[in-house]
Amino acid sequence: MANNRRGERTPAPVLPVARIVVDVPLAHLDRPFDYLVPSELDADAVPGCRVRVRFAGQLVDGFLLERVETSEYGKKLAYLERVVSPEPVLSPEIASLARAVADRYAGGMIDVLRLAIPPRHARAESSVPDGSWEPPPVPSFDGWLRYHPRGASYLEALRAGRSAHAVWQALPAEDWPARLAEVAAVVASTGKGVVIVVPDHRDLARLDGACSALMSGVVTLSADLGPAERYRRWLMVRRGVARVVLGTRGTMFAPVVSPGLFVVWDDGDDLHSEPRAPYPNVRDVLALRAHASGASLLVGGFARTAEAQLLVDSGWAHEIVASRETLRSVAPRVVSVGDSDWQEVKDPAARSARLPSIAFEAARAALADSPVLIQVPRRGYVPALACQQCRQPARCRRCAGPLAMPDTGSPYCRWCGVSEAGFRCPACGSRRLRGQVIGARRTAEELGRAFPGVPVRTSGAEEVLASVPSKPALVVSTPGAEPFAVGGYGAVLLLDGWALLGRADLRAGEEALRRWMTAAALVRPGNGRVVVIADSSLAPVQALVRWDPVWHARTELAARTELGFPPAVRMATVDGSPEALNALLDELRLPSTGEILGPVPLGEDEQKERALLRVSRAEGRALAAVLAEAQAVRTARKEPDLVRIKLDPVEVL
DNA sequence: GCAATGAGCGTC
DNA sequence: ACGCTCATTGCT
Repeated sequence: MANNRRGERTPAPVLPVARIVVDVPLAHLDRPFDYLVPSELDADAVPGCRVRVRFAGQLVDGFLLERVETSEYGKKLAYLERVVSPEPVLSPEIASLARAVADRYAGGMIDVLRLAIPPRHARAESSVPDGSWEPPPVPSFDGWLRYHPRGASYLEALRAGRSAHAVWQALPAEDWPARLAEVAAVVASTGKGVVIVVPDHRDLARLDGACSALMSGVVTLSADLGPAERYRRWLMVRRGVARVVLGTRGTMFAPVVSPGLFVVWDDGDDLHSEPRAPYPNVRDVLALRAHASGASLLVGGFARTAEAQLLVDSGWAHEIVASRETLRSVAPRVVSVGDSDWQEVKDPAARSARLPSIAFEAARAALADSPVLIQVPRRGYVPALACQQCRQPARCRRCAGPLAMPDTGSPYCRWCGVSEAGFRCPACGSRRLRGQVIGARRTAEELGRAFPGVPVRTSGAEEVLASVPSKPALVVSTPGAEPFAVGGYGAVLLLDGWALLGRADLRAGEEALRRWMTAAALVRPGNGRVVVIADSSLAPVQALVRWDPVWHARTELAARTELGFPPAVRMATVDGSPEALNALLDELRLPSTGEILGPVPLGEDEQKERALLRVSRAEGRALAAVLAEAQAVRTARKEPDLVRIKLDPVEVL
């Protein structure tokens, strides 16, 4: 019996109450609301479906979390207005993941669901085949034998269906897409699903090629597909037609059926940080998913982040690295050229290219039969202050934040705002500071003049090349845009040392090494050469020369622990108008280890300020909880100027 | 003393 | 953006 003759609705006979998460962006409404399921919607109102409900008078979208027998609400419930589609887009796994991610980042569940579930495209729902999926055969994974002993044993564990967490540093010139395809196929052969997230489209294309060669049921997801195709592929994943899902950032939420393995490649790339609220990060979300679902996790890259090091140190993940012997047999010859070595440039051609002799000679030799990669700085890095004498970054005495130089007056701390008139370098005692000068960008034209007759290609912001052929050419690229070269580059010149290392960012050293290693890994195996223009006394330079990302990650994590930086502590930034910020900070009941730094003016915009909050790792959840609570109080009061909260922000100035 | 009106608030 | 509560107003 549906409606009676006056059009009144009657509740469904069983499980008449639907718990709905409504699509309103207000923090104090971040919880389920109970509605009655009218009997005519009984069949369609399944857990995970999209619905429309009347909420405070207006019709809003929502997701049906579950059907239950009774409500705790105590007052009269409204009816569901409509079931948009009976497609159960929100799986139980993603529903609880969205809750966990929201709690972790002091955001709302609906914000996470907006990132996790693509907009509906009605036609796609009927066009996706309901086909079944056949697990592939177990592939050969001999490529992992080089990572003795943990590589093969990790793959063996996965093949046996056991769950295992690992941090993997790929050898230089490693065919990492092939290695990831093998891991994926091993897990898929056990009947489980796989999610692999890479930073950008070029990585995705290479990985797709490698995976599709080994098995069927592979699908790629990326934001640029267009709404219909995007939803169609996503539904293939949700319905279990595709079980190996590859993609960029948003794929971290892919609702793969029966997940067995989550992989993030090059986890230090800032493309892995979602720029929309609540600003989740791929590595952290996949770690949450692996933890909650009992699936395996693989964090891979040429370099290693301090966060990945923490996973190893805490015992949560094993490390997969090659022995020094194996490394020696494949590592390129890396030399560094410091500032002081520039005087030696005598060759007029090298002088015109503004290259040190070693770099010039390495390029000239390689150009006989192969392309040469030249990594140059990207424009627009913010210079920070460093010691004039030893070039240690200049840090605030109170909170160890980075110092900056205003147009007039004394240097000041970008974190807590304290002015530092009497700087003295803790390392060498010097009192002099220098702004870290960004080296002039060497243009492709200058290099072309130094090597007449050699074609010059550029890859960067305007046009990113996917690959270059295996013949002599100068390939000038900004970091992250380096084209893949079939057969490898004969030489890789890293000219952006000071720009990368001088960034006003606590991750500058780690980021420089990551970018250098990612570029240097494109070198020809065996006799390829790498030249880095940076002072050999710096830790990232030493780590590159020795090809030792593990040593650097340990050093980096130890330094950050010493200074009280993430990931040794948990931080949050809170941005907003001075009034809003002060109101929020006043009411904030911080956990016991909590500190507030600032607020300081945010950039050029004098209207906004930023405060930095710092707690111990153990109190990270508590920090997120008090911030979410404070935000809820403000939205409940209908405060007009809201504040922006970011946990583990990428850009801690 | 009490209905009529309106602002404020929660939102099932 | 609806409908509820509660305070204020104005009339008997």
